[in-house]
Amino acid sequence: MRPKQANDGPAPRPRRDRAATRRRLLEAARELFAEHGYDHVSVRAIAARAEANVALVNRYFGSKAALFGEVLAGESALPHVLEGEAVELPGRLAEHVVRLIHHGQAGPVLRTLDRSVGDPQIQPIIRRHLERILVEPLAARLQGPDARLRATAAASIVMGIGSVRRILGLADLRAADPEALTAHLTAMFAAALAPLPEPGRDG
Amino acid sequence: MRPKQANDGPAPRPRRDRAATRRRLLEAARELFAEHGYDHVSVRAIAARAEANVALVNRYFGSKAALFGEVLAGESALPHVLEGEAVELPGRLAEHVVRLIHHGQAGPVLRTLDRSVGDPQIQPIIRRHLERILVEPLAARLQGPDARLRATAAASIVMGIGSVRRILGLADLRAADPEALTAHLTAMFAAALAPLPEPGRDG
Amino acid sequence: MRPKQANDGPAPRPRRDRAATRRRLLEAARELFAEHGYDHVSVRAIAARAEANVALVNRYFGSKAALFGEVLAGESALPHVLEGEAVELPGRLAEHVVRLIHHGQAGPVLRTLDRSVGDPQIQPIIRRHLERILVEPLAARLQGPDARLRATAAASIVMGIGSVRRILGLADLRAADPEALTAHLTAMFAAALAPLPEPGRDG
Amino acid sequence: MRPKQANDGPAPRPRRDRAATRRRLLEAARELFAEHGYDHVSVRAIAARAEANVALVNRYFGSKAALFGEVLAGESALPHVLEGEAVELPGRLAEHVVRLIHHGQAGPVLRTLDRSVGDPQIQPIIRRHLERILVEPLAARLQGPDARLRATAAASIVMGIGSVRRILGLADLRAADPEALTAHLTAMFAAALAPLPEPGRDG
DNA sequence: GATGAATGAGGCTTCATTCAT
DNA sequence: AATGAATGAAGCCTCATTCAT
Repeated sequence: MRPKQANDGPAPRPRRDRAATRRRLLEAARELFAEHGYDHVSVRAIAARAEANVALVNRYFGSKAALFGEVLAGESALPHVLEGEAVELPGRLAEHVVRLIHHGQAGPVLRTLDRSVGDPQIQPIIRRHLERILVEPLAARLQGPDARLRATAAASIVMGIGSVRRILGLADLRAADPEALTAHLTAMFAAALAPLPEPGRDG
Repeated sequence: MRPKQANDGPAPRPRRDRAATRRRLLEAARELFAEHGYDHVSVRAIAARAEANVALVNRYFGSKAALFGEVLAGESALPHVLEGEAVELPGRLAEHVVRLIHHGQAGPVLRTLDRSVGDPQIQPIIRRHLERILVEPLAARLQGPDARLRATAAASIVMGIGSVRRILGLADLRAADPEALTAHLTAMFAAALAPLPEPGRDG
Repeated sequence: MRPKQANDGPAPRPRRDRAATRRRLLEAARELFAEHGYDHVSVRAIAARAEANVALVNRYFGSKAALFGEVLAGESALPHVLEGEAVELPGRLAEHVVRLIHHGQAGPVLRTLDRSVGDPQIQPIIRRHLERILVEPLAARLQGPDARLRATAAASIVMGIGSVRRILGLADLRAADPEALTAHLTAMFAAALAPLPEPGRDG
Repeated sequence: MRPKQANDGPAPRPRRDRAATRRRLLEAARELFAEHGYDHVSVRAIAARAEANVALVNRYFGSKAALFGEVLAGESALPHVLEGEAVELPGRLAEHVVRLIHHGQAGPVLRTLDRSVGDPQIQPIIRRHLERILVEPLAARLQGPDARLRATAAASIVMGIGSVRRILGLADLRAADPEALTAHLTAMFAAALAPLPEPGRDG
């Protein structure tokens, strides 16, 4: 009956804890942005989910867009995937994608990018983070020329699969045999990351 | 004295021509959606560009979302690309993408998808059209099993490159030699469209 | 019981009349700005007084600030005062001020300037209008050099008396004999509008 | 690690010094009110400038408006000007104004009045202080009848010049020869402070 | 049938103040 | 006594849509 704060919630959270409130807001934003994209999430919704006052979003983060930036900055887009040898990258990218398809959702960052990718308001933020957490780490692990271009190609596959999966649903993707799908995607990523053929030879 | 619409403008278009007005609205919507995405285009902007009354959007199309659907239904996402032999598909897809990068923009449908892909309001519409104009035509040209899955993989690349290109800009992509890039993309599309390996053999 | 629109109001105004609604909004703004100053008037208050929807303020005028500008542009600050011979200007300015003190309020423009003079948000608007409706017309009627400076001096008296009268109330000013007060103010305005002494003679 | 307040800052001011904190708040308010006017200064800005806690504004002064009152009460509006013989008052007022125009800004009190003169929230406060620090001291130095009225007239010039100068800028005023301008303003103040003509003689 | 005025909801942000710590 | 987190209201503006003309 008391509209706020159930008595028996998990650990009746301490009021007046700036750090904790900030954390709750950030977490709420992470979830909502991942689910609905940047501009279909209102700051009121974020505050409500965090059980905090709306004004605190602005007090703590400055603006909705800055909060969005902090969400993106918070974690890696592809945790544990970009580490290791370049030769194993295609396989690990593929495994990551398949894991997402079969065992739950993409990480919040990837889903957020996915959902918000078309929004011109936050284009600079998206761009910065896409570079920093996807293209640059990938490129850093590639040998040879055109590293950035090849990293961009792989990033395109990641982003594209994310979008398409979300739009079309998981049915088709899940229907495939996981191992076969992994092999297929490995081939795609390998093609994306392969060195470009030398130009001008037979053009 | 007549504040609007001088009588003697160029080609004094007939007032009260339902079909023509409808067409102009559709064309205006096509252009604006392609440039700004679904929900950063207001119906007022559409009506203004079409020099038509705002309320006609609703009268003719029912709603903004329905108008969006009609825009998508209007034309192919990849004109002239999906025709021809399956074996040539990777090359033609790659050429199409490279052409877009080097000579102007994507077609309106693709740009519209690109811009609006994250918007939950129109998810069903996007889904329906993505199937109809991208996945199904592609799948129809593929031999063997998993046609839909392989088509989806190629569609993912198309969509992903669109998103990434718009976010990161064209600099990197344009820096590459066009023919080498075409070859690279051809390999990526070929990998996407290739038959899946038979599962369970060496897993 | 119908929350809006009493049955017996004066001339049950026609609904759906853009020009009339616009006029009502402008008039409401004129009154409220004159009474409370620019930023203590909310667009909601203006709309409420005009019995119109809030959004119409923005639709018709673009913004609150633009509406404010239109209010200022609407009428002269000193109607019928700035016309006539320069030699009579001090007297007419004084008579105008005394008239205001004894028979009602200043015109809305002057009161609006008065109230809003300290607001940095609309400084450019205030400046433009103060120039256009007060300083320039005055200067145009002055002979000799320093016309603008002398006009500014007279304008300062007008503005200053407005402010002080509003702050301190009318009691003191009304206690004085109107004719004596007029003569006094005439002398002040004459001093303000008089040519400056030639400089550098005995400096 | 300590995000705030390094231990070794310049003059590690004692925390918990009520009197000093109060003083700093007052000084910060003085400066900010003078520059931006009453209601474009937030209590947060005052507290930040004073490096004090926001809530102390309310604790020490009761409210923002009361703090504003205390600022006005703090010092004379026209220091060193209102002292001396009545016959010299016009000249000293003029010199003061010209000094302000040519060598820097008005004192904080005058600028504060200037900026905040239109704000109805603090009208009573403004009124009280305008009387106490401007009109009454002036009137006290005048001989003859109508002292208050004449003082009010002079105060109007001071206030009006302040407003106009801030709105229109200093260009025109500074273009004039300082001595000629002083003489001009002296004449204006003399007219304002002169005894009123006896009424009823030739009306 | 067509027009466009009007609507009501919702968007983000900022503020002075209160209250638990 | 002092802190600063939290509050609730209010600010302007934009939008898709409806309805009287």
